[in-house]
Amino acid sequence: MLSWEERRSLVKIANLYYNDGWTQEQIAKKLGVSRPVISKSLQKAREHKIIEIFIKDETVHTVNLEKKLEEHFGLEDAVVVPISGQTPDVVKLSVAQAGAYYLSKNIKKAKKMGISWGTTLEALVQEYPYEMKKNITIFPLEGGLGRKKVEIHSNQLAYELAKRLGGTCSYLYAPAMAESSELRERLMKMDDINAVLQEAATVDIALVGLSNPYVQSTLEDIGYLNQNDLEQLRQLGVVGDMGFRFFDLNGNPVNSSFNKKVIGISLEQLRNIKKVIGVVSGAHKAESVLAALKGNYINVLVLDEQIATELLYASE
Amino acid sequence: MLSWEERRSLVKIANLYYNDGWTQEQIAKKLGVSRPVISKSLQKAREHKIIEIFIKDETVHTVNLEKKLEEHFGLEDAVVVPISGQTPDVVKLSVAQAGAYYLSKNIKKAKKMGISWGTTLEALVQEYPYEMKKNITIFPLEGGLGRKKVEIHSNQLAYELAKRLGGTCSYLYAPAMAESSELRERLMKMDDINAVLQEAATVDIALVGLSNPYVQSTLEDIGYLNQNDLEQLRQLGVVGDMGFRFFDLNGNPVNSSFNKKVIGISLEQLRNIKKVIGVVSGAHKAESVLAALKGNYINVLVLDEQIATELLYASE
DNA sequence: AACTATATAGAACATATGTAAAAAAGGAGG
DNA sequence: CCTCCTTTTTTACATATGTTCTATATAGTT
Repeated sequence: MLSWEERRSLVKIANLYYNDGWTQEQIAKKLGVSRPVISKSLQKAREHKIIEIFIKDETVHTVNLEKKLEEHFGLEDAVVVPISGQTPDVVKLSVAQAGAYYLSKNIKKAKKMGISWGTTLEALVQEYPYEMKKNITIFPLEGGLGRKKVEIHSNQLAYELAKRLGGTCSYLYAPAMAESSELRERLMKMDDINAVLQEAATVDIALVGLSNPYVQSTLEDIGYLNQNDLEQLRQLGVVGDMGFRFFDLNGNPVNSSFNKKVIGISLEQLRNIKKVIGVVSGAHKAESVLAALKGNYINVLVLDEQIATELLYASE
Repeated sequence: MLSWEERRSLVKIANLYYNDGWTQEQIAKKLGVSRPVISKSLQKAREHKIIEIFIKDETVHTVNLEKKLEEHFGLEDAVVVPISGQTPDVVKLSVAQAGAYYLSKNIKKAKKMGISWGTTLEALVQEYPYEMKKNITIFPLEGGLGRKKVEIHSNQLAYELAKRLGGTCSYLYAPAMAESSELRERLMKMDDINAVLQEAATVDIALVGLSNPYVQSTLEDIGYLNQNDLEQLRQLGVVGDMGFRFFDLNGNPVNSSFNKKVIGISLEQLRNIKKVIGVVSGAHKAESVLAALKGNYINVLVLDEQIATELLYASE
């Protein structure tokens, strides 16, 4: 316990230092002591909570969540977007914007970049500013998905993003899912396809979405998965996918019948990319994200407050 | 005004620096920028009051005053803020900070909280840190006061505080003072209004300001009381008010013509709330506070040294 | 597309702060 | 009154921070 005398002195020093902006040297001179005494007094005042430093901003909460996510899952970066009572659509847009911002700040040195597919990434690309950074090539990470909703296909997103960056893009002229494993094999032997996939596996940055195939899934929406398929996936223990590659609770690849038909990079390959940025919105995806994190596929996560909270809660 | 991204980044840096004790160098490395950027960010954060340094200035003198106030008026707690030669504005801010600090340390178990109106409470709310304590609801204790100075209205303060606590709030969609007692009756019969007032009367904690209607009164400033009104109040022996409820020297409610027009909780109801925290600054309010204490409306008092001294002197 | 104006980041320097070890001061026991 | 021990202060050094000036990037304009 400090004496009142000492307390008074600490308060005085703290005031001169923090409120009046004096240097420790000046304070020392005024009080006729050496500078280290002032330095130590200030430390003591902090220890005894005579000086308290508050960080006061609405973003404090989400920034704390970010830090916890980074520590807990060994992420390079996490960006948590506040939901503040907004509808899922608005939140999704905010997440996309935050993703676009993050990307634009971190794309500097990248020469090659890959992009997956989906509605979240589509929104991200649309939000991306035109900034004419030459010398970048964007690669699609999977093939196309038929004629519906072309604007969310990997190829299309690669093209749009390249346009905004002033760079170029490659196309993967193949379906994301071949009709048979045999057809896939044949397509994979084609140079145009093979070369692009090889390159896609060696990008500096990959931008991916994540999905939960069972809830509000775009794959189901566009007719790629029917109830039977879903039942099959469920039986195999699938909890999520990234670019048609399904994984289980622990993030291990699940060898479904789809797996042999998919034309796109594998989970293994994805894991080897230095910087994989996952962009996710919607609480129903929490379980899928958790599994992907366990599988170590993701280095950077851009997500909404709600998923962030659930991830941390689930992994207590 | 700073963008969301920038504020987020400043908060992140401030957190690492002030809470986690990282050096600027370490932070710079982590974020991939040069050290001066961090130095400048911290300066910016200080300028924008994202970082606030609070010096808890308690001396023998103020602690003694607190103890005496507690004993003499049977208070649960008293917090006396030293004036140390500061201007009234600075003192008011210190009182508001102390109030915010006290509240944040004592709000833990509260599920429902009420808040009155006024410039002191506004400052308190602005000083309150964002801390995301879910499961609390804030209720306004009175209606609104016209179009002027909306930021000090009970409704607005309830909203702002709820935002900082991560909780929810109710609104009282009614004027603080109806044009006639007849209109008041009709409004009071409306479910939306009635229900909120009912709830407001059962909060765990109420945060109130006190005023002296005759000196530097905000009520007069915003045109709610004119000279005639004041004369009338004087004749009735009014020495202060809390939330438009006027009381006399002994703290007894005064049945002025206003009383029947006010939409807000009554002094009786206020007295029944377990923990009523009064936050007051400015010597001219000493008499009003004394009366309120006599009326037993207040359990905790946060005030400046000067009022504290006068209260004790007056009640020797 | 080229230019200018404006902002921003980084390198290098200047200053301020933190800390270990030596010196001095204070205090207790002989 | 001295000696030894403890505590505090100071000196000198190591680090960390703030600042200026230059280089670079960005935005706006013709």
